[in-house]
Amino acid sequence: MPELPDVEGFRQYIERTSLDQTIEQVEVRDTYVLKGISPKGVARALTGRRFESTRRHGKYLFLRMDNGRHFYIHFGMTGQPVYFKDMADDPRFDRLLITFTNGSHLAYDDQRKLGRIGLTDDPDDFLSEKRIGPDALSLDYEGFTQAFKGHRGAIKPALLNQGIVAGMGNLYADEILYQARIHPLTPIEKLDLRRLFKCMKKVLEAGIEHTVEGKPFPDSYLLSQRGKGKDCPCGGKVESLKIGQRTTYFCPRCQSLP
DNA sequence: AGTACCACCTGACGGC
DNA sequence: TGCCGTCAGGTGGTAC
Repeated sequence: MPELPDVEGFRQYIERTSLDQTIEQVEVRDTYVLKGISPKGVARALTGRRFESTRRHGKYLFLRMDNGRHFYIHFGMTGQPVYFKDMADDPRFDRLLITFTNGSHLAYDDQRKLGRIGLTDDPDDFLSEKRIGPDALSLDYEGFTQAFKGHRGAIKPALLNQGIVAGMGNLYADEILYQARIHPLTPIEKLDLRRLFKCMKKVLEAGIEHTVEGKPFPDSYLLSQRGKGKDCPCGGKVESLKIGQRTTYFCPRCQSLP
């Protein structure tokens, strides 16, 4: 699930529920999700602290603690935060459980365990070490064109490359290309970056309104028609291709190669 | 730099 | 009902 709009939803959710409460206890239910730190290390780092602010960059979420250090989460394919008061609501795939002094809990729920949790002193250093590119939403057109400089090849895998622009995943990348009427195999140097940029913003913002406010996607979106052989609003049929190991859906009639 | 392939992990689904 | 392959909106490492 988690692409930029989903992670932005998680950020706002944690912001609403979990800031400024003292952490009483941390239980690591599955060590597998920890990155570069032991269960005891996480417990030691978080216990007694409070989360005082949040920051999202691409698909990464950073929670700043009152001592200036940051707890970060990457949600993988199936991760999500779950805030609750009654342990009966503890989610099924709870991998790490934070308990606040007021008795409420924040769990990291992740069925497939492909997500990662860790600590960092400086998110900017962390992101540059990981070679993560600029965040898709805080980018202007200048930065967007700059980010693609020096890159060749098909646009679809480039959109998924977090080192170029951070935040897009398989689903939204397809939607963005569909909205921009760009074929997923279009070479970067041949495409209309302006149109792509506008659609990227439009689709990601619609995604946030969808995840945060539950607003449905417009009928003109492919998202609701995802699946080979489904109808495109243009009357054509949706096709699929494997591009960069990922299934790509598009409408050959709307999205032709230049 | 790009691409192809493999791996990590778990569950759902379709076919036999 | 059970087994098996395939698929899933993520990333990382390898080799070419």
